[in-house]
Amino acid sequence: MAKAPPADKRRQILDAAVRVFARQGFHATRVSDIADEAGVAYGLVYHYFRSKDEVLNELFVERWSLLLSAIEETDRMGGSPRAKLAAVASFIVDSYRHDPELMQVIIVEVTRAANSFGRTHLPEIRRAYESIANIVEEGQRDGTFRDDIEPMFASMSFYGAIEQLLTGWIFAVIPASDTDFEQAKELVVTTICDGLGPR
Amino acid sequence: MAKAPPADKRRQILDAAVRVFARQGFHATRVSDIADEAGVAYGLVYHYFRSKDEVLNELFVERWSLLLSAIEETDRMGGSPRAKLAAVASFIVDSYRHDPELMQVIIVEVTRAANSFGRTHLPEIRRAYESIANIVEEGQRDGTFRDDIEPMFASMSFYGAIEQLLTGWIFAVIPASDTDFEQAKELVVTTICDGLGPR
DNA sequence: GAAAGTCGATTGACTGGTCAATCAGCCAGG
DNA sequence: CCTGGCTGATTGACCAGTCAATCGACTTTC
Repeated sequence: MAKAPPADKRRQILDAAVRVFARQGFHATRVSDIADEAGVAYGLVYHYFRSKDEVLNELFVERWSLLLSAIEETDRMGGSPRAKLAAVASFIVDSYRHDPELMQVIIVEVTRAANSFGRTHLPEIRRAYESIANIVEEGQRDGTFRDDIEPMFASMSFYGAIEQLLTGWIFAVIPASDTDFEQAKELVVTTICDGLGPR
Repeated sequence: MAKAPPADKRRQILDAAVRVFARQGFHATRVSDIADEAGVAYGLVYHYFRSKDEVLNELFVERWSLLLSAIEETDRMGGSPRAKLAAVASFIVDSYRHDPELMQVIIVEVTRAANSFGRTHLPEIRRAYESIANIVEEGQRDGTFRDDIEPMFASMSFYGAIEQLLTGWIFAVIPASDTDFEQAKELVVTTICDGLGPR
């Protein structure tokens, strides 16, 4: 008889953590909440992770590395700078659509947490900004973007606009239908690119 | 003789709280840190505020109401939608330039803290988005902005771009000279408005 | 082939330290 | 001498992380 599936408790704990962090926020969740949600004993969390922090770190690193690869892969694939930015926006929005709770946790608890995890993961976060800035720079070199703007500034604006839209969805401040997601992707690219176009 | 200045301990506590919150983050600061920084007894904090939360709330409400008035006043004053957006961007950036620590605290601990104070103050935060959306809508009515974009989406992108630039300064990811501040204001307005212009 | 041994996974009661909030009283100015 | 701004030691709750014990699957030994 086939061995029973090992019920991968580690994964179970990570998935439960996403749900609980999204619901209550990192600071407000007790380790026992994670264990309960995962249907697992308290101590097991510490068997797989050194600390509560490490659970969040793991979630962030897992997801962010995907984002980084996606951006860098997009850049390597070629195409117009504008198309590249569109691909990046699309990837981020779709990440949210696919797993809103995970993206919420990453944005709220890491990316925007300047005093805790944000500082810890600054290098990786920064790398995303820089990759986007690279795309902008390429557009400036080939003349599709005006070249009197610091690429890093443009990158931050672009990324910030996207993140704020996600935040709007998280807070339910703006509507979140499939059309809205698609419209949002387009809005961001249109505003940034046409705004960057030579006069 | 004039009455000795009452040394306004309440103000002293608020100002100290800004510094400490900015340095360590809200969660990591103990009430005793605030008292020490203010040069005041521990208990006095509780004489003026019901709780540690209320200190942060007070800081936020004080500043945010200024921002709201500024936006709404700008709107009332007239001028092109583009000029209005420029004024809003300018006000926010200058707020940061004038008191970076306070703006850092407000952004990091409230505006972007979806799980704690962000939820509490959602109505006020939302009101800012809506005021900006109003300006966009006006531009759509008078034909300076394309009208196929949800004003609320444009507003979120605009505000998000600005906030991300502030975050860049907070994290020291992007340079922060006077020229940089001015350039940033312009960048945001240019990208958003020209991107919103009719094709 | 069964008894003993091994080892990682799993359990959950417990502890140590941290801090927000309280409160009983102090003191200076009127 | 009385009032209210002011003091700071104390308390009580809370919770991350520890640890000793159990489990169960698999191996070794006789």
